[in-house]
Amino acid sequence: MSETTFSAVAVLCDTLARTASRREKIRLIKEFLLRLKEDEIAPAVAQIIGTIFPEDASTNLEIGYSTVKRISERKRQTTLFPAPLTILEVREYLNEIAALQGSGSRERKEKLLESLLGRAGSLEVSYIIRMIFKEMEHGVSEGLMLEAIAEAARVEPELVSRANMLSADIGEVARIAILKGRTELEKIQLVLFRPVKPMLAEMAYSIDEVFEEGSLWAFEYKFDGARIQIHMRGKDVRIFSRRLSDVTSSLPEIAELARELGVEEAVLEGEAIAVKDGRPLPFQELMRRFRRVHEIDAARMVVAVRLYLFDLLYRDGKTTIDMPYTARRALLAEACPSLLAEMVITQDRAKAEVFLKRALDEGHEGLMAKAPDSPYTPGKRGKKWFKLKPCGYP
DNA sequence: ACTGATGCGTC
DNA sequence: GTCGGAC
DNA sequence: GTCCGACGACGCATCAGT
Repeated sequence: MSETTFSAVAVLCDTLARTASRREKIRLIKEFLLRLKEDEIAPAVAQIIGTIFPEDASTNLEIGYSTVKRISERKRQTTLFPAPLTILEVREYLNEIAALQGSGSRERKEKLLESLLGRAGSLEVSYIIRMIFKEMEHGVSEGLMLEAIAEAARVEPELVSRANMLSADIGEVARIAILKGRTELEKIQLVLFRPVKPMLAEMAYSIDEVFEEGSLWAFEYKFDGARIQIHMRGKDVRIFSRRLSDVTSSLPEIAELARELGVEEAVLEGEAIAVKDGRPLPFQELMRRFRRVHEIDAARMVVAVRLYLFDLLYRDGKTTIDMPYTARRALLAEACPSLLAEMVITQDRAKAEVFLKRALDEGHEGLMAKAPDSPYTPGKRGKKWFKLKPCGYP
C-alpha cells in the first residue's frame, strides 16, 4: 500500500465543505480514515480538523496573516518536485517550521512554508493555509471528528469522547481506536502531568434561571482570573493553563503553595487571580503575570497572585472525575483546606441571592453554580455548571 | 539597547 | 470570553 | 441542545531592523 497523498485530504475537505448533512460528513470521514496507513491516521485527523499539533504541545508555527500574504504576493515558484505531497510529508514540513527558533528563524519559517506551498496544487495550498489559521470552513471540528472516529473503530462515541478528554490528543485517540480497538481505548486514563481539558460552563443571568435546571446547587464565586490545573507528585509540581500550556515558571508562588500541601499525588483545579489588599484586581493585571517568562521576580512585587481551588481530578493513583462534585470537593478539602474557594450548597434561592450579592460586593464577577451530583466532564459544556453573571453589573 | 512588527493565548 | 446560525 | 464559525480587547514573547 502506497502512502496517501495530501491531495486526498484536500479533496476530502473540499467535499466536506460542500456537504451540509452531519451524517454524511461523518460517513465521508469514516471511509477516509479506514483507507489510511497506520502512521497516517493521527496526522490526517489533525490535518482535517486543522489542529496540526496536540493540544498540550507547546509547538507553534508562528506563521500568521502577514507572512502568508507576503508569500502569496511573491511570484509562485514552479513546482520542481514531480512527486505529490503526502500526508506525512506535510506533517514533517509543519513540524520543521514549528521547531525553528532563534535568529533568522522567521525568514527560514517563511522559506520553508513557501517551498511547501510550491509543491502543492491550488486546492492543497488552500487547505494548508486554512490549517495554519485553524479556519477549515468545512463544518467539521472536534465534535464530528470524534463521531467519525467512533464509527470507523466501531465503538461507542462516548468511549472515544472520553479518551479524547483525557488525552487531549485526538490524532492519537484515532490511531488507538482504529488500530487497537476498544480494549486499548479504555486504557486511556488521566495521567499525572498530562493535562486534561477543563470542564466548561453555560451562561446564566439570574438565580432563577439556574434553579429552573435543578433544585439543589453548589455555588462558588466566579473569579475574574485564569483557570489553572495543577499536577503534583510530592515536590514535583506543574501548572497548566486552560489551553493546556505549561505556565509553572510564571507562577512560582503558586507552585510553592502546592509543594507545601504535603500531598502525595494530586490534580487540582482552580483559578489564579491578581489581588491587592484582599480585593481582586482586573483581569488585565493578572495578564501581566500569567504567561510571563522574563523578570518574574520583579513582576511578583508589582502584582500579587492568589489561588482559589475548586476541584480535584486525581488523587494518589486514582482518577476522581467520575465521582460526584460533592465527593471530589470533600477530597479537595481534605487535601488542601487552606486554598479552598468558598462554596455554599443550597436549595434556597434567597441564600443564593445573598451569596451572589456578597461575591459582587467583594469585587468578583458573579457565581458559579454546579450540580452537586455531577461528574467532571473534561472539555464539555452542559447544564451541570453555570456561570452566573447578572446583567447590569460591571 | 531600543523599537516596531508579528504572533499567541487569556478572557 | 461573546454572539448568531445551522443542523 | 449541540456544534461550529466569526468576532473583540489586552498583554507578553520573539524576532527583525536599526
